[in-house]
Amino acid sequence: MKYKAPRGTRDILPGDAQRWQLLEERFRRYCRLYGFSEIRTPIFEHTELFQRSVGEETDIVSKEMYTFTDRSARQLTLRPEATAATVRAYLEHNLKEGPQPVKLYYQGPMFRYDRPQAGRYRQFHQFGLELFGAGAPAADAEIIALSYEFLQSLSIKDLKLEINSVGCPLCRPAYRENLLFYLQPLEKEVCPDCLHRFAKNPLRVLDCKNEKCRSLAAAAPIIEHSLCPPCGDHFSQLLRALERLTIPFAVNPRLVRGLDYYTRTAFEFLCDGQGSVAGGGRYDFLVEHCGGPPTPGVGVAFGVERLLLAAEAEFLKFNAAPPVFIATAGEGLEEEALILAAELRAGGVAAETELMGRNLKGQLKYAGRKGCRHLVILGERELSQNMVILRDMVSGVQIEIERGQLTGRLKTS
RNA sequence: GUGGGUGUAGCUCAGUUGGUUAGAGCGCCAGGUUGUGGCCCUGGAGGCCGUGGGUUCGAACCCCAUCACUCACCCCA
Repeated sequence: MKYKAPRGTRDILPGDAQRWQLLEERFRRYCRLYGFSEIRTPIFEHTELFQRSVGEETDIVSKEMYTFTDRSARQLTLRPEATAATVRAYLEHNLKEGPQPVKLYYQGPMFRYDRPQAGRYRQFHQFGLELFGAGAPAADAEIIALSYEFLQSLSIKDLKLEINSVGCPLCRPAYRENLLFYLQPLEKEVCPDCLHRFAKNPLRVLDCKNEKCRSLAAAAPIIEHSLCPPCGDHFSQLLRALERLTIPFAVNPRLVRGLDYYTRTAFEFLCDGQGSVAGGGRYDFLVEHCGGPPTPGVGVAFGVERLLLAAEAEFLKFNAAPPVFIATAGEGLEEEALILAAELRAGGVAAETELMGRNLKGQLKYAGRKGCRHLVILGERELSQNMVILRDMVSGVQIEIERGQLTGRLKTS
């Protein structure tokens, strides 16, 4: 075989595509239920947009972007995530002039030059929500509630919600100092990765997987205790709202999200084996940072491939009704079959005809393999009396029926 | 980017201490007579054994490289 899909990409074949469609429909249903509207933004944007919004220092920007120069020397990048683009569109089209808050959802492919792994691809897909203009904890709660209900509906086993507050530009620096003060003396004891984190992002030391680091981190100061009063209030109000909505959660003081723009709320949905299937948080300075007016925001993104892995059982049952197969018994009836198929389709009944020139037996076999529930046989004998045979492929029972009544009959069965 | 595992027909896998024509099951196609599927029987197509080098009289089996998949890490959805 000569060509293969590029590393980290894959084809979604017909059998899987059905599951994707079902998942997408499910997501849209919940978005509608909460009053979110879809937005579709381009797959590539100016590189600078991601550098500014996601953050130069993040792994995504520093080593995972698919960046290219177009024929007019523009620096462009295949989107690694969609929040930046949504913010750009929000500003470009003045959505802030519409009714507030602005509640958007999106769905589509994202690109990151990562090493492929289970549920991780270079072209992967996300569903996401963004809510602009509302700074209240209720907005965070709504995003989390929608996410929770959507995920619940997929019967993902062992779904867990972890939540934390990462503070704001007022209180985070102080916490960072505290943390560094605690960590500095341990310089020689942590793993090499963590040593780098000291300089880059000390908060990351907290969720290192290394056993030694974990035990050291266990005694580290906790951010919740360092939050400024507004951040503290926001966090406790959100937790109270979740409790009243009976959404189970666990505060994880070590939860840190990788993108620079997060403020206050950070959360993640995890499940058995898959790890994180969705993550999100608040980004109260992102819009401003991108050149807009001060505008609070909160959002979430779901990893579609991971959802499909986690929800497998639920979607195995899905099976679209196959068309009615129109078989011919006798020579020169192909045209008649085409006409009958057209009649059925005009009446809203899915139908297909024989295209391989097989005999009746072969046609029956094909229809059976394809799972067709009904099969129509056009035979010379019956046709002369304007009749056709309708066969139930499950029971094997067949009847003769007047051709004109066929569409009506198939529509009701 | 780092480390480990794997790579034989469409799919799941066999393949003995390197030895000459590489196998099975499932799937696919065609038959088992004249207008009828799903079971059964028979036959057929389909592999330069991931790719490129090397060792050897000889390699699917050994060595090296490369690509891909996979698991863990980094990070993230």
